[in-house]
Amino acid sequence: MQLIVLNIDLLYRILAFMGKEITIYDIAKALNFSAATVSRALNDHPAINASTKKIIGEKAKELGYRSNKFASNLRKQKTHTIGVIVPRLNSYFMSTVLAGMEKVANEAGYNLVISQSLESEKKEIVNAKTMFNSRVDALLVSISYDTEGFSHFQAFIDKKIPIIFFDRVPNIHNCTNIIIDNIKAGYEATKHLLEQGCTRIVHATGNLKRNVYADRLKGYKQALLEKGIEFDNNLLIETDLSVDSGVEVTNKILKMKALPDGLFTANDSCAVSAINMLKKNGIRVPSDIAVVGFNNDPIASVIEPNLTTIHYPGKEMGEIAAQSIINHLNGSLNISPTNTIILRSELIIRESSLK
Amino acid sequence: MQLIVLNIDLLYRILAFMGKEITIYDIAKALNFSAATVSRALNDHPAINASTKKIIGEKAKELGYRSNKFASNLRKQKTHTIGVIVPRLNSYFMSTVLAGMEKVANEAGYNLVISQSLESEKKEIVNAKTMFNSRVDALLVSISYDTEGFSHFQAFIDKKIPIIFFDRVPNIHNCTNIIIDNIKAGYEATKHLLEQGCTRIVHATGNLKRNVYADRLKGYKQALLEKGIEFDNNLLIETDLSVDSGVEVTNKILKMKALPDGLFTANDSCAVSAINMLKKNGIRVPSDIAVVGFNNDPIASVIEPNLTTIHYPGKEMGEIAAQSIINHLNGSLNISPTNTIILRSELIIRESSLK
DNA sequence: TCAATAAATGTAATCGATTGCATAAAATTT
DNA sequence: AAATTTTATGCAATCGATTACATTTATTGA
Repeated sequence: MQLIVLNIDLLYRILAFMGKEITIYDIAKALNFSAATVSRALNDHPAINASTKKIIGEKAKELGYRSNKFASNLRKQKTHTIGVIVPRLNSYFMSTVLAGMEKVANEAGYNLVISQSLESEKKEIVNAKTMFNSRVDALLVSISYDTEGFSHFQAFIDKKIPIIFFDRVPNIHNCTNIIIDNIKAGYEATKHLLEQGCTRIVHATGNLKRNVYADRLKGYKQALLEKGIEFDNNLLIETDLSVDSGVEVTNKILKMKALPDGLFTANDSCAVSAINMLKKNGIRVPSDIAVVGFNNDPIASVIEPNLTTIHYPGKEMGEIAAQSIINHLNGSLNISPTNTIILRSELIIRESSLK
Repeated sequence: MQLIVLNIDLLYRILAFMGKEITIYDIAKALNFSAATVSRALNDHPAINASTKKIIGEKAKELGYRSNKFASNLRKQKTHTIGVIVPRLNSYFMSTVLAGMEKVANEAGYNLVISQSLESEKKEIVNAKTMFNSRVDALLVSISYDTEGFSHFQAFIDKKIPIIFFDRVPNIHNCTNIIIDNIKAGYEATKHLLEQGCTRIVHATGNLKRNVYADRLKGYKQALLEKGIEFDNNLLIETDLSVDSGVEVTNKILKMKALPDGLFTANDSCAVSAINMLKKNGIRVPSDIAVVGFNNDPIASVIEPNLTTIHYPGKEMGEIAAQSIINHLNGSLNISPTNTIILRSELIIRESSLK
């Protein structure tokens, strides 16, 4: 029988090369330490001698060790993962929010698991359940167009997993919301149109169950009231605010006995498509109809005339949402008592509304 | 001493209410089965009696059981998580790709962990390392503007963790790439401009280390060559293709001794901002300079004149990337022999190029 | 009726890191 | 030199699900 004499280091290197995962036990064995010491050393535990840490750290690198997050998570009951549920991730606004979140989370060593409800409550419920089972440490949510109930978030609340809702938020208590003041924004948009001399302002809105649209409508009504103009339900058009709905809005406007002189749309893509359709029908913007949008998408400054709109701080919203929930997880800031964080929005006046 | 007689079910419900996690052991104890049977029942193992499965399933629901993914992952060495690294997630194109990926992954029961390199190789390396340590089952990558080396992906290859690169792909072998035929697209865009009578076509491109830009340039040169026009390096402008760079491109064009009569830009946002600047400087599009962009962003059909561009199938690219890698993980389709998947792109002719 | 087979369930080891507690060794004090 | 404190390390249980293998029970066939 032939015996092979092998350096243990070399053996481990061969094993690593063969695809075997190196564990703390391998490092322990190679250096004649206990696994506990290796674990502590790699986590920079104060009880471990500095030189020991160095030796263990070097050996870990040499052997190509990588920590097994499952084992660690299983033991620590933490994932360092934040779940995000959004209606869809491919809108300018939402991708900007997500970019902000990812930046902050990444810097803090958190991973983001992102899922979309595609505007369906059913999918939102499934996604919430998946997030729950994946044991995300926290949840950031903007609710779907469809959502009626909120019981799918109850499990998180029961287990004290923090949730922050942003932009589209439910009207339940005990949750932290990050929003802009949609009433104020709607008010300012409408007031601006009124100041331009508009008296019959159409408002194209989304599902009024959602705070964002309901509040913008409130602001619209408030501005009218202040000016002594009675709210006319015929001037309210509820759509899904898609590009197609811009066409729909225009058709409705063209069918009105008296042409309105203003249009306030609850997002930019609908406003832009409406402007295009209006122009095609020989209606001049802003002189015939002044238009204000919402969101400050890049298209707003490309359409002619450039679109007056509400600047919506998406990146900041994402950053603040992520930072707040991470601070909460760290214990450096308890968000529970915080009910609502309101970010600054701003009316950006461009040509589309200047009569 | 007072004794309390308690139904075991009730006890478990109280524990669940108090925030204690229910495990398969709790279910096993409550029903007098072994944990193994419970585990098998919940996983629909064929050896378990149907009625047993039903009883266990009901009890699990009743007690509010949720599977612990860490324990399961630790044992199975699978995460059901796919890592995604992109340059930035807030561009129209990229958010569309991600939306497609998320949809497919979600339906197949996979989670997506998304991170952005923010166009920096350094961050890309860190993100790759994080993904590796998080033990993602697979990786989908579009590389950053900056990336020179590819050793940060070697660990995945060594461990046989599948990677698919999409859009911006490295020029290494043994990896599956999903791209469009950028040479052809660049060729068609340029040919179209030539057919409109252009003879001095400026090409605004990005970092030529990236396949997408290098290939579009190749196509551009090819079309010129075919028409017998010599390539003029002065007409090539390398920028970061941002909105700001549209201004830069315009300034360079204005400084040219002879005004060019065509502009082919490697993305739409740069093309749109260039058109705006050209117009501001009294240059008519398309009659003075015909313009073709790339990507078919929504702004392309809003700018006036509407922008001729290359339609880039982002959603499909995301869907195919996700589906391919999931099929590979399932074992239903081995992607290793597949070197490249090329998706159909298409020239969309609008007013900006029609002389 | 009894062996042979099939069906259903149980036993116990395993995945890898963490951590309360125990212990050994070294440094300090008395 | 003995007692005490400090520093560094080890032991062993734990987190919860999975699964190879063993065992029990039920069914079938001769």
